[in-house]
Amino acid sequence: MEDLERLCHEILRYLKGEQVDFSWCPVNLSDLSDFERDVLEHTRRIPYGHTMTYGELAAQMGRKRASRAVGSALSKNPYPIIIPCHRVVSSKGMGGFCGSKDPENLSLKRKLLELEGVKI
DNA sequence: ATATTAACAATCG
DNA sequence: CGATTGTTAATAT
Repeated sequence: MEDLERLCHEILRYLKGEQVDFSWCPVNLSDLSDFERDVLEHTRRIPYGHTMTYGELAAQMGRKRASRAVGSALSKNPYPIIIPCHRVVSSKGMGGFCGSKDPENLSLKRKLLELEGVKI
């Protein structure tokens, strides 16, 4: 419960454009499959302001061709922003965010990346 | 309980 | 564009 307060303040700092790191934040990934957990673990390690491709992340996990599976795993991310799934993009375009590639979600993803100073 | 299929936030040629 | 990929959830056997 102490963590929750800290988290709220960190989110505000993040929204102000400060370079915040959320890796300290405890999460519960027990509902997910092993693969999905693995994907999210790797996603957590992507540093602020950096970006990675679905394929690159797959490769980094030793599953070179599982880019698509990485996408579906990310779509189940229970902690958007805390686990920075917005830093994983498509090799061509934008990919998706928060479970879909709905334009609303994509524009939010774009805003977050822009916040972090990523060139689009 | 296992086998098959469809659906995906993708990628490559 | 089409073929193909890994994983999961739904459906069928």
